[in-house]
Amino acid sequence: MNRTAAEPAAIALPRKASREHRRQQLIDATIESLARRGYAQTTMTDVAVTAGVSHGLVNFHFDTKEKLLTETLLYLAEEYRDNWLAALAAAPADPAAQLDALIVADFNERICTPSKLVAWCAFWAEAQSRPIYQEKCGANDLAYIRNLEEICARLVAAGNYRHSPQRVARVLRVTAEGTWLDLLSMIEPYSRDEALRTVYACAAAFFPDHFDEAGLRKPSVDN
Amino acid sequence: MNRTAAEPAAIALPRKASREHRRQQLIDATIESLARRGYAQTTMTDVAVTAGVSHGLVNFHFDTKEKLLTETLLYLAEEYRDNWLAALAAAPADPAAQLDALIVADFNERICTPSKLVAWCAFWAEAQSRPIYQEKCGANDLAYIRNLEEICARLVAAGNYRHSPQRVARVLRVTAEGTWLDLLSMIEPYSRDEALRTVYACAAAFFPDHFDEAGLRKPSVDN
DNA sequence: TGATTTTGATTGACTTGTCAATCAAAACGA
DNA sequence: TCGTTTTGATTGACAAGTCAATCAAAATCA
Repeated sequence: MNRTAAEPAAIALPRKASREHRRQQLIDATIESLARRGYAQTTMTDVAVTAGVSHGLVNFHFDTKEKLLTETLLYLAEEYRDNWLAALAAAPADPAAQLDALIVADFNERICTPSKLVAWCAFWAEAQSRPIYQEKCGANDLAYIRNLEEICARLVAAGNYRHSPQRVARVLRVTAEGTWLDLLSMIEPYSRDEALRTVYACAAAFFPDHFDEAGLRKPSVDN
Repeated sequence: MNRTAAEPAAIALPRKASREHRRQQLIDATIESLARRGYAQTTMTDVAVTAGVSHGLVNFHFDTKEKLLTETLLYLAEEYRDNWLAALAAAPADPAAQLDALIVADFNERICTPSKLVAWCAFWAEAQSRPIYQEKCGANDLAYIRNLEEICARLVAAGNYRHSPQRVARVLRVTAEGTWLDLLSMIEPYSRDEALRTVYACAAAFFPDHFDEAGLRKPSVDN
């Protein structure tokens, strides 16, 4: 009622946090709320409280709940994409190293957090009934799939393996996705590191000269 | 699927059968609604309309929405469990045949329908915030995991493979789960048969003497 | 057998609560 | 000052759950 005198140690949310910053803050709150309360129970008020602002503000920045959720998925998809693109760019050009980079990228600590896994899963489930979600959901990142297939093809050729590159690519991809799901479903969750070793075991089964269960073999065979 | 909204002329079932039949009918409607509208948009009225009855009846049979959804998950979990148990029982005792049976069972046409996949995914996402769901969700069917590990251990021993049975079991399990997810996420979905071949490719990579991409090798090597 | 009572299934109007969205006013920065 | 950001009371829509009334099948009786 009175002039906002007593603000108890409000952890300085600068009022004029830049527009972008506030939007990001609300998106983060949405992810957290999706994880904590589930898709069905996530309300605008809930998101606002998590972000420490009033609910009216969420509508001010995102107009509708629908848009808030869509933007959140968009953010996750972009973050995921940026992550693997950067990993590929930073890795040596040989196919084994590139494959290794893609695998490691999936279990990056920024990407593979419990909250984000749950959020992804919520969107996957919802995607069936919402075309807007569908095209942004993981398995439809065509560029990713193409890259992975290309890398597998080069690795198959380089190592004289006899697999179908496309099928190997799909197995590796669904193994990583399945491991994500496993990480979030398990009552007693295992570490990201153990998850990574699971995918490496799969890579090692297909490309024994280039991978073992600990990851990329050090002495590269084909150079 | 049941049109005939106006004059159902339903074959009058005896009371007891009718009760069970109606409950099952409502559970089926719930799965369908979850798939068609998503978890968040699935209302009691929606389920009732799908089943062709009034919404009051849903409450009569299930008391609360919560209970309806829990019972639906329970039904899915039981159906899944019965399916792999039956498959194991019907298969020859040797480990390769048992593993083959488990793999095929996952892509059974009763289990692996688009609607049921979406429903599973919805429950996975929701499970994080609902302990009741969590314990019934796929990755926590301990009996299944134990069986799969045991079979892998026997197959590793029989074939003189050098893998860790537990890790192979996990890879096979998450590959199957990931393929499920892939089936429902893909804009251009592939067939159950192609899905099956994907998992076979994984099995073949680990157990090349016993599996190839088409499935279980006919002439058993170790007898 | 036919007439009756009892039980259980089903309906749809109603109550109650929740939530997205709106809006006027306040706070703030330039 | 003016424009932007933020608040919180309010609105209106909608969904879950309740309940009295209806109806049909089953049980009981004559």
